[in-house]
Amino acid sequence: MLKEEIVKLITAQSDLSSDEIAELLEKPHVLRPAIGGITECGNNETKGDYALACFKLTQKIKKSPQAIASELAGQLKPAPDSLIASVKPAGGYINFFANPVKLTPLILEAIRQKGSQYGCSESGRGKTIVIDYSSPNIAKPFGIGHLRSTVIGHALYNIYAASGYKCVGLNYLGDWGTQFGMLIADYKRNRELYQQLLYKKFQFITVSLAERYAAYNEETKSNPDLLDQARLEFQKLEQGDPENLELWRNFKELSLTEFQRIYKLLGVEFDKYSGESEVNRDIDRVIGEIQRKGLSEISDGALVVKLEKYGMPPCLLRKSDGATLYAARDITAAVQRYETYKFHKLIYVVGADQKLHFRQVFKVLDLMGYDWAKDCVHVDFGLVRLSGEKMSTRKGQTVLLEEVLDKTIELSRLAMQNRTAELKDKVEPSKVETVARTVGIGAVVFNDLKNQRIKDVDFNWEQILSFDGETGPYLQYTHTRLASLMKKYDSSLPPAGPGSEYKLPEEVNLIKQMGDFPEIIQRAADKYEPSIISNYLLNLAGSFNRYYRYHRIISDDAVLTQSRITLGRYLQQIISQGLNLLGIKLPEAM
RNA sequence: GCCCCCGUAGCUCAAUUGGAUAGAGCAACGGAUUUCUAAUCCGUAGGUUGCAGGUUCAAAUCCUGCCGGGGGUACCA
Repeated sequence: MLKEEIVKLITAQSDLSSDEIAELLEKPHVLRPAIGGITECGNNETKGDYALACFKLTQKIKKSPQAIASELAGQLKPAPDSLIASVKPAGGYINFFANPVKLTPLILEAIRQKGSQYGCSESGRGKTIVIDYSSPNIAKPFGIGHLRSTVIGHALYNIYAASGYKCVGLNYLGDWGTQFGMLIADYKRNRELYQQLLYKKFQFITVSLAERYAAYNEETKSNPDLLDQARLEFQKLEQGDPENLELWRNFKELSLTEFQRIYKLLGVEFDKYSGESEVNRDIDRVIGEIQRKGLSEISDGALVVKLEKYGMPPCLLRKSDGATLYAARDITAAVQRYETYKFHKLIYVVGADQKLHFRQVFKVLDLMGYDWAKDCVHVDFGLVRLSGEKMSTRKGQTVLLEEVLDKTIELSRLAMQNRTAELKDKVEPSKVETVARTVGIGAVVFNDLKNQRIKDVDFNWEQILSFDGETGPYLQYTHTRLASLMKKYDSSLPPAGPGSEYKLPEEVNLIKQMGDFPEIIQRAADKYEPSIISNYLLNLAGSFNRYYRYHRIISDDAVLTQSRITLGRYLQQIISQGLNLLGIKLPEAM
């Protein structure tokens, strides 16, 4: 709102031509002063809430940027009741200072009015966004690597929903392909072993399956025949061989139950489970369409779409033995999804190692003449590495998610037990277990959402087991302190109206930060980047914790107490909303 | 070989997308609790933004070339 008023002021009062204004405002550089905690603002006092760089204008007006800034600043005289308190030149910049007495009530009123909808928008109304996330491979364990797709996708789902989109969360299971050929071939030479694994309710069933898969895969190196056998079995599966189909169903069902247990733990849900096997009914139709449109050819016995013109290797649809490849399945799935949802966007939350694959798939869709191909987005993320090496289920090298969760949950339980007697009774004994889970899981989820998606992460036990500083528990703790304040406050007093004054710079700064929330959600949505919200929350919580250390919220001064309680209540709400968007739950106390 | 990412404090990352003196957390060291939750807060130290050029009023950010790390590159997903 301050921004709009600045633009208005410049338009109305400067003697610049409309061109020149356009030039100036083309990209208004927004600078937020970093008012650091309790210390005096120091150097930052010279920086405004918004600043405008005048350098571009030197090409149109033959003057130094300093001269332009100071002349322009001289022309701008905000009205006494304006949100803008003052306009000051500084070097080649013009700084705009907000009038806190005007601005803060406006922000607080907006939060009050919108309540738990604060920051949400209607920009996506009537549009559907389909998000394909998590999408684990059946018969592979749910590793720490799979968590990224799951939590990033889940967060994006929430973020788009908050922007008014209708979201469809799709868990597209990797339940088809040569890996099943391997398992089936392995099963057939090793039946007794599998009887034990599959029918004795073994706890980590997919781990056992994964071990067999890795072992088989390893053996193919010394014995290439095994690879052929696996291909043969998969081919039979595609042709509907009853025994193979039955085996496949068993493998699938067993791992699915296990995945669902994990999703429940994480609080992640999907609107629809589908799988590669489900595209089978349309795959011949779509491959036929590609052929009819003259896009494909036979090369070395395989059916491919050549893409050299676009600087890519060929996209393989069918192996020389006739079995389909996953590019064909992904293309078919995209077609099905468009037919079903007429999506505004189709988002794939899949690791960066599949970049080329999606470029190929999207290009083929484009060549098929589908203009919605441009609405398909691969939201990629960096790989999780284990002591420098890529995790690979093919090599049987992963860290299991449940193993990580067990440790973080245990750690948060310990943190509660190790506290002073006085703090200990903050959490009722009967709730310790629930709180430990919420905090432990929150730590793991936040750890995966705090950095830009694209960064590779080296899995690090020390880091994930730290609950200090920029972590999920830090945010949960900040929220807990606020909640505790609200509980303590005798709410028989009416909440303070937005008219009350906030005199401390820390308070004004906090309110300004709260005012940024809607824009933050917007940016996170535009860039498919949950970490924008994570970083925002960390800054917001940091500002509060610094403030809270030095200022009492509840005091004898009733008016002051009301104002600060109001501030705290809204802050609590925003932190809660933010964590909600990230898919992180809040403990009642901790 | 070719293509695509990444390189910022000892470690993990920010930097409002080309703007003012590059900021946080962790780890280290020192401090704060008769006071609303110390899973908190304050302070100290830590930088030639991988290297070299270029573009311009201005570069961590853009362009070129190196160096280092990672990923992908025809019948795995």
